[in-house]
Amino acid sequence: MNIGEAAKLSGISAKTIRYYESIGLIPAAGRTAAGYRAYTRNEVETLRFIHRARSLGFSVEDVSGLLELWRDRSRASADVKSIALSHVAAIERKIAELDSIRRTLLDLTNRCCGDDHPECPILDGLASEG
Amino acid sequence: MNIGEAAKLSGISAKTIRYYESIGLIPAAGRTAAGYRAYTRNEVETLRFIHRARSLGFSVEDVSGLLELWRDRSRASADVKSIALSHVAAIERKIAELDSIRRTLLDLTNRCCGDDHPECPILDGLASEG
DNA sequence: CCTTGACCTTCCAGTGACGGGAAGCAGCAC
DNA sequence: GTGCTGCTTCCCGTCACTGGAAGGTCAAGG
Repeated sequence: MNIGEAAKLSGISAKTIRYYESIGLIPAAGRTAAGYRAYTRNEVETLRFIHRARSLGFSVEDVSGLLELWRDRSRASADVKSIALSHVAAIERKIAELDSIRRTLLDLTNRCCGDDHPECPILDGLASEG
Repeated sequence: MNIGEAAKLSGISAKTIRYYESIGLIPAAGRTAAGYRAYTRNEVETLRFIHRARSLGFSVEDVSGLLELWRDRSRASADVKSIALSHVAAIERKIAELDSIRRTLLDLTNRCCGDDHPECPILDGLASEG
């Protein structure tokens, strides 16, 4: 099938599929006589795998490692779990950071009455704290 | 003072200060006879304001708006509060998204025993779900 | 056969918010 | 004068794409 259909079925845009090929995340697709890229069902499955991994926040480099493990029939599941758990840890750090920012901002906004007067504890806080 | 000291006092690197000047976030600094940028205490205060706003996750464009409000003695605090609250909402959306990803990953990792065998529910999940 | 429109190709440039590093002055201690 | 540090401009690289230009291909309709 053409790249457009592969894109539709995998959830990855045609542009991005070409990009993944260009950086070597996926091998170069076969071509028709006219030079169009041709995709098999197997290749679309790989693209779907990539799409799911990316939507779970794995970097393209992580995905590259996961793809290798996926294709390696003799991989140890511990290797996969280790990648996944360290990703979970990174996500948890990010959540904690965002939550801390959120609490600081809510503290500032709660102190700001938000009317048409110029006094604003939010700006004052940005100007003097930290 | 020179850009190096302004950087130290504000917490923004000299590189980034020049960048902020180049994109117009801050006005061009004065220059010494030799062409060195010269900063006043006031300008360093502005840089500190920017540093705090950026570390609370406001985009440079947001900061530009906040700076305008900060300098505008007749601003309404409601305008500031509105920017801050919409930023809080964006943060909360991001946290929810990360938490959903985190739960999905933990579900997958909990099902993976993580030993030296190849069976891996994480890879299977990436291959077939979603 | 010709046109239209959708689809495909490559290549170049831009995004946000900087950081690295080169090449070349400025300023100060010794 | 000789180091050393700090300043200047300039351009490239990051990450993961996205947009657009210029042009070739394919199937349907007239």
